[in-house]
Amino acid sequence: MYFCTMSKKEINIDFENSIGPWLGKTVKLVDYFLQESLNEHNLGLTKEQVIVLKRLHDQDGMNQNELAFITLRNKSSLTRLLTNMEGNGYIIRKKSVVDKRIKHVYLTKYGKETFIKIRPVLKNVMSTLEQDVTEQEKAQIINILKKIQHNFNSKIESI
Amino acid sequence: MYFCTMSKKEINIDFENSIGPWLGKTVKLVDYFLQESLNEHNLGLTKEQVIVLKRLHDQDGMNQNELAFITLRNKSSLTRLLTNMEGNGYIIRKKSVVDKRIKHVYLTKYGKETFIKIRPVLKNVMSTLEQDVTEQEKAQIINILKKIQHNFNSKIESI
DNA sequence: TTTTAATAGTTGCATATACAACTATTAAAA
DNA sequence: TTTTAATAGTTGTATATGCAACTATTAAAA
Repeated sequence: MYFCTMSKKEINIDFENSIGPWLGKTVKLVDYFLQESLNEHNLGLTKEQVIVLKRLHDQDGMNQNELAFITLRNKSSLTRLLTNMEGNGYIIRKKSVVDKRIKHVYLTKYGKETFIKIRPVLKNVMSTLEQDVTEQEKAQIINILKKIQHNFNSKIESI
Repeated sequence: MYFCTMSKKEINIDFENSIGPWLGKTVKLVDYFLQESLNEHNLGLTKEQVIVLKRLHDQDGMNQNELAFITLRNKSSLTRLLTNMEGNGYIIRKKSVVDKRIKHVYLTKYGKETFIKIRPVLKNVMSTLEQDVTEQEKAQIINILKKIQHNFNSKIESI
C-alpha cells in the first residue's frame, strides 16, 4: 500500500549489522573457551571464581563491597560466590575489628598456589583473543568500547 | 635481585589494557540497561526471553535445536527457558508429525503482541549503544570482533 | 543523647546456565 | 531385519545471578 513504503528490514531489528549481538556472541565464545580451559585442570574452578582469585592476588584483603564492585557483580551474588570459594578452601573471610559490619577477604595458601598454577590458562585465553589483532586495532576497539560504556553510563545516571 | 629483572607488570595480567575485560564489562552494562528497560514495563520478561521472542518473530516454528543454536545456548538451558515462557503464555511447543523427536516452537498471539510492544525497548538499547559511534567505527569493531571469534573458533575446532 | 540514616553483608525467592545421564525416536550398519 | 548410532528433548544436580527483605552495625540528625 502506498502509505506503507517502509521495507521489512527497516521495521525489524537487524542483529547481523548491530554491535550489540556481535559483542554478546564474542563474550560467550570467550567465556566458553575460558571455562573449557579451566576444566582441563579438574579443579572444579569456575571462570567467575578465577577472576576473584586474580583480583585478590592483585590486592589481597579487599572487603566484599570492593570486591563486588571490581568484579562487576551484585553483593548478594558475591556472597554466595565467596561461600563456595571458602568451602573449597580458596579464600577466608575475616571480620574487621574497626568496623564490625565489614568482612575482609584473603587468599589462603591453597588459593594463592591455585591461582599461580592457573594463571597461564588466563594468559593463554587473553593472548588467543588478541592474536592477529594489531596494536592499532586494540586501541580502536578499547576506544569504541569506552564510548559505548559512556553512552549507557550517562543514560543510567540521569535517571 | 639481579636474576629477577622482570617487572611486576610483565608477570601479572593487565586487565586494564586487555580487550577481554573491556568486552565483558561492556556486555554487562548493555545487559543491565536492557533488563532495567524491560522491568519498567512490568511484564516479568527477562532479556533472554525477549531475544527468544525476537528470533521467533523473525522465524516462527523453529525447532528447539535450531532455536538453541541461534540464541547461543545449551539445549537444556533452552528447555527450561521455553518451559517458563510457555507457562507465561508467550509460546507453545508442538510435536512434529514427521519426526516425533522434534518440537516446533511458535509464538502465541500474546507472545507476538508482547514482542511488538517491547520492540521499541530493544531498538532503544541498540541505538543508545551505537550513539556517537560512526559508521567507520561500527565497521571496525565488527571486523575486530569477527577476528576474535575466528581466533577461538579455529582453536576450539582443532581439538 | 536518642532517634533516624545509611551501610555491609546474608537469605528467600526466582531465573538462567551447563554438564551428564536419561527417554524416546529415527537413521545407519550388520 | 535386527542391532547399533545418532539425534531431540527432558531432568538431576550444581553454580551463578539479581531483587527485595532482613540483621547487625555505624554514622548522622534531632
